[in-house]
Amino acid sequence: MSLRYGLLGLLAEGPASGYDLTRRFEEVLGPVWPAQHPKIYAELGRLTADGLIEVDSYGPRGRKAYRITEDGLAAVRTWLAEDEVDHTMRLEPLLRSFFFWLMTPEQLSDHLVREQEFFASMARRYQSYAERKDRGEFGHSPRTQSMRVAIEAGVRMYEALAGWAEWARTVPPAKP
Amino acid sequence: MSLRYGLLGLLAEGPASGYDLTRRFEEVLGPVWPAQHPKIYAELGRLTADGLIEVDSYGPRGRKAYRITEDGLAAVRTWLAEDEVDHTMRLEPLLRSFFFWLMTPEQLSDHLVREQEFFASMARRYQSYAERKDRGEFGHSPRTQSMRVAIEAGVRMYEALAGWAEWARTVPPAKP
DNA sequence: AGGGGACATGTACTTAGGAACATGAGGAGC
DNA sequence: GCTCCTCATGTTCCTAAGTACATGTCCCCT
Repeated sequence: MSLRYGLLGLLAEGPASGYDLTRRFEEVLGPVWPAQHPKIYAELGRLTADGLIEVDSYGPRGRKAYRITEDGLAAVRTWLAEDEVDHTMRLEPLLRSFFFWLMTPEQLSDHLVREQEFFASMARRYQSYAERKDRGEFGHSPRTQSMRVAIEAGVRMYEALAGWAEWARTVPPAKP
Repeated sequence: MSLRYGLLGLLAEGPASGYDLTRRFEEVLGPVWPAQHPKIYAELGRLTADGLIEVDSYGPRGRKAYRITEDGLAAVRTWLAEDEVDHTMRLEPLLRSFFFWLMTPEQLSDHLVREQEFFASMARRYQSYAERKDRGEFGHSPRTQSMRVAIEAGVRMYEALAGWAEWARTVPPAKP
């Protein structure tokens, strides 16, 4: 259901094609909600059938841009304001951490170094996005303001994970 | 695939039934990897067919406890050491944050207060687990040592999210 | 003795997600 | 004129996840 509202939310910014939405999903929403083009095209079909979006224009190469309808806008707003938030976070790195005791100290150490580097680099990436926004590169619309809030979450989450990986390296392996 | 290794990892601690594993998944691994009993029983069947686990004992009420085999143990270890980590985090609260600009200031404020409370309460829950572990309540086996590391991740993640929600409340709504 | 709750396993069905396959138009550079 | 890349949409198929249905046992409390 989240994909549906993700698409509606993006279309609330303005008309876009399935191709545009696919790219926006992989660039922007990818880390928190991956979606491949087959799912997106299928969902666009269902959204059209439900009257939440409609075709806005046809372009070259069979391009079809969609526009959100009044009903569609109302649907996202209801979702945001009334639907219960699903708080489950599906995070493989944390699932793995429950089983660290099955790794040799060397394997674990290597793993944690790599993880720390990955999380730190992600944190830096989001940090630089945040700085560009704060310098005004993306303008000051409400939409980009929300993007700034989302980016801040990315910075904080990845910094927390990087810090965790670093801390985990200092935990001595237990001797049973 | 993660469910498979999650089950193997839990069975590496000792024999357990499908029912035991279902409860452990919802109590311990639930927040990072939800799994319902139908998936678990089905996967246990597949793991048995693949020779990675075997029936350890039969108990009352049709209870069947499984034991991990040498092959199974080798399979988890290979996964941990060699399989690439999937870093995608599917997190609805962050997906929603991209669309905060579609909410009224009142709705957003309410939402962020509730989210902050939720994340803070989760952080406290994991914090108290951590303290119990540090007091020695769960012993000092390598297994519980890993649990301690996983719990620390929970504390840090939820604290980061609570801090984020609090910070987000201070971001003034943009006037376009 | 009876009832309720936790224990225990499974099937059936639906939806979500992801990989592979299939096709073709338009534009830039050689 | 040809080639290659990006744009662009879609189908097919398989696996993962989740909901609902179905069934029965053991134990504790009243």
